[in-house]
Amino acid sequence: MTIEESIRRHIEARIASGEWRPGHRIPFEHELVAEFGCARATVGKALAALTRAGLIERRRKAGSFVARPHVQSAVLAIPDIPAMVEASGKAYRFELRALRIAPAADGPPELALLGGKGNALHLEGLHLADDAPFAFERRAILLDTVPEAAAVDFVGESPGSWLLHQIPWTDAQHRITAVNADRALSRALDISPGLACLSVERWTWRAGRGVTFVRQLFPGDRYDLTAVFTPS
Amino acid sequence: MTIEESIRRHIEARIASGEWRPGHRIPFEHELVAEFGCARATVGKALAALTRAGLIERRRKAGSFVARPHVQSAVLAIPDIPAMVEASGKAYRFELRALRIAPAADGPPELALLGGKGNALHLEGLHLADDAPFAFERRAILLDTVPEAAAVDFVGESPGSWLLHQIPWTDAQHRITAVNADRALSRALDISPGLACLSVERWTWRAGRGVTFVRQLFPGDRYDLTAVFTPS
DNA sequence: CAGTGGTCTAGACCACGAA
DNA sequence: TCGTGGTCTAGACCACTGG
Repeated sequence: MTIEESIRRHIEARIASGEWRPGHRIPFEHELVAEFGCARATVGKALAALTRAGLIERRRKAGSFVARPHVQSAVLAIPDIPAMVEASGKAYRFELRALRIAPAADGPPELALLGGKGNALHLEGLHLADDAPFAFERRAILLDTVPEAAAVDFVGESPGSWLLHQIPWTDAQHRITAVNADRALSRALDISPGLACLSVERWTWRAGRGVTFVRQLFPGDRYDLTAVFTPS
Repeated sequence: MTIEESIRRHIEARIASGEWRPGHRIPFEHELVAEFGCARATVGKALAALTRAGLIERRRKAGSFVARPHVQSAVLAIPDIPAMVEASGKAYRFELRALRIAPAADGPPELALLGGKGNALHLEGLHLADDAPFAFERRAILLDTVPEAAAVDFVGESPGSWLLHQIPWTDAQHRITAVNADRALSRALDISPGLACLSVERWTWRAGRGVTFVRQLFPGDRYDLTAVFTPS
């Protein structure tokens, strides 16, 4: 247990118990220095961590205050599909359904967000768990940014995994919605038409240049996303 | 631009450009100290931030390395519904549909995760935007933890907002799924039966004690969640 | 065993912003 | 104005762990 950690816990406990309500001014740094008998940098590190966690807000000259619980935000884990399938003890396989090279402008409108101008590799495929459909994926990879994708054989290998190992992304944006399975999707996933599916769309950039846009569709009854918020 | 920030950017740029691939050993702290002519604590702060962002991994005696891009994780914003409605310029209203006090054990099975034993306030209601249904919500509030909830008049006020201002939570867990609207839901939201809806479930604790479990259902075509990942 | 990162100290200067 | 937090320095000790 570091000193920093004990300072953090000390404050967290008072906030959690309700002893210090939102808006309450917590002790000044120099008071905590006196209370814990440590250097100011150590107190500062603890308070910085609490600030990052959203538990307190700090204002120069005024002090540090218990934050009013703001808009919920949480850390969402979006595992890649092969890892997810294998974690459940099943055999993963990717089945390529379609592949073509065409101008990015010919792709879905969502591609525009990536800002790509040249050609893109458009592909469709199915993620299988023990040979049963697990998710359907439609993806575009901008060949301006990832020219080597044109030469890759995606039969068997998930394009997401290949990209992940090839092009570390630096920015990503996700959009999560619910959609009814249309006829094509219900056939691909072997589910009844109209079944609610979770749609996860992801835009990926590296150093400001668009890399890929993908839309993955999961049967609503076979998949869910979980997110956890815990301070510090 | 602080020194810490310039060190971070220096390293981020090299990772983003692909110059330093995953697994590459970045300079030792003492080398960066020499390069930037600053104190070791400053370099340490920059590298700690990069570690938190998941861009590098650090091992004692071995050094710091560019992280292999791991399982995707993102920060998901889950705004509370009144704020969301008002942000879109519409008038918010909450319509209470049902309310009863009963043992927590009589509630949905998900309630068990909260670990509550005594009575709970069970309520159902509708979030309205300009008097049009926006989301349906079913909630249980553990009266052991929040006894004052029994006396509140939730007509007009969102119970989520009331709780947020009353009981700052310290831990929360979310589950996001897609479901088809059943008959009751389609009537409540005024949508066609079977329409795909986004279900957001949230468990909330304060200092280890369960506070509330809520399930909110949004028509899939009127709502989506977005999540953003950006390093540092 | 030797060198790394993890933590800490006891100072310092400064910008901001509440009073 | 002047106290606060934000940032930084130049040291120190230590636990861990790779070679």
